[in-house]
Amino acid sequence: MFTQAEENYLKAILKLSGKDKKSVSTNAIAEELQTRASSVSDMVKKLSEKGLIHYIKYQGVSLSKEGHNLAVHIVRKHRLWEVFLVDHLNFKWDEVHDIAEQLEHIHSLELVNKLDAFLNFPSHDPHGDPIPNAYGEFPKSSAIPLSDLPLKSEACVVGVEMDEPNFLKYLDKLHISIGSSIRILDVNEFDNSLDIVIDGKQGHISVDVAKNILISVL
Amino acid sequence: MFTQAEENYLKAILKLSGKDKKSVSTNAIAEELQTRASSVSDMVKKLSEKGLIHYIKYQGVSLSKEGHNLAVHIVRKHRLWEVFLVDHLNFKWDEVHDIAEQLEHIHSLELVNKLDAFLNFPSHDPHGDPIPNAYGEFPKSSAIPLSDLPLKSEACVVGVEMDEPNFLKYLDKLHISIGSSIRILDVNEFDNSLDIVIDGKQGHISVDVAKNILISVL
DNA sequence: ATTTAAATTTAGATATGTCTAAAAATTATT
DNA sequence: AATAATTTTTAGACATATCTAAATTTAAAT
Repeated sequence: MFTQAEENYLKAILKLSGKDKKSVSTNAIAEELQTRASSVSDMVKKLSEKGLIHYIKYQGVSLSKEGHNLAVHIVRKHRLWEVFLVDHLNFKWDEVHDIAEQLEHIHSLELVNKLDAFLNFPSHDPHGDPIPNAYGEFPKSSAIPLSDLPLKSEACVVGVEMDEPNFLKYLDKLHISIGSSIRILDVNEFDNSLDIVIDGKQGHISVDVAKNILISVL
Repeated sequence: MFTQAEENYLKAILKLSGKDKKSVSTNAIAEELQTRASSVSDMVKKLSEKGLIHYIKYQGVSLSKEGHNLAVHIVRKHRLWEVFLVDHLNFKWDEVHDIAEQLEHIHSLELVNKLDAFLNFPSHDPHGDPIPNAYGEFPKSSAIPLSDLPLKSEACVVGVEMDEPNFLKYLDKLHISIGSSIRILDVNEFDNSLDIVIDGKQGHISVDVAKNILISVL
């Protein structure tokens, strides 16, 4: 069994290593977990001794097979709980992150799988993030950031890249939610901001917002 | 915010102080939490400094108003989660204790109250234990141990005094569950064991079992 | 009322996870 | 290639929560 601290490190490393599973630096982990590089050094040594990560001094870390599986399992739990909180307890999508952050550390394989079944094996969480199945396999997706959508193409919002409540509440205000139809009318060269159409109504957003909205081209 | 260790101590003290809120000894807490008296001494000092308990050296402890409220809140969470696990995730009543033991430490008042509403404000958990409401009030009950039921009187099983899986599975085997109708045919003077009738069928149990079955006389 | 036994507390140690400050290694710059 | 800047690691400290062993207090027994 692993501690919450250990699990949080594994999750951070999984997130930072990205799809190409690149090696992650001590500083990046410290930034992600809002802690000090020296603390990361200590923990990374421990995780390495436990065989959860590959670690060569001064060269960054990457997840071992076991560490990867564990990290994916924690992500699975986090996202399943988010679905429960939004779909069954009527939380808003900007309210569930901190609670799921706690629930993801509950240890019981049976609980996770029964929860998964209760929720009807959802493929995505309330933010559009893919939920790995019991075998750790992610549903594949062709989602791209809205900022990469060609002008005039019709697309559908399928997720967000950021869970910060302020960002999510801003999207609510713009009436952008998962499932919204979206189209880029124009890109303003001055600040790269976008004139868009969401579900038929016109709007305007910054590139930073567009980068954090995931869409699927129709 | 309090640590899991602190919360576990408060819960243990609440349980041990009973209805008459009697003072609890260091040793009793150590026994309940499967730890050492010296560890209890340390923790009790800390809880006292935080104002959660009243503590005079060598004289045992009792919960303060705040400590009592907190302990009751943890019990509330524990029992609500047990209802969720049994009623919605199809766990058996002997499987939920350890998971609820973890879930009770999730911090979110909103979560507890939304869960309560989702479950339809249950008054008792799967073991028949009363669930305090959002104000910390327990539903009152007239339950007594089966061992106190007069001969021949008809009664209804409303709960158990023990959560140990082995005990609960034994009750399953005897087809004794909450809601069963029960009657004592005879008490055997030799070992105080009981000849009983459960839902019409005859059976035989020890006093120790009878002491841990709660019934309500019809 | 002593003595004995039991319960409780203190002292000192250990493990986890964090921190600051300093040292060491790596990377970037001139 | 040598120096500067950055990153990373180590050393030493601290807080939490636990332990063993010894000391102290209370309760029980003679």
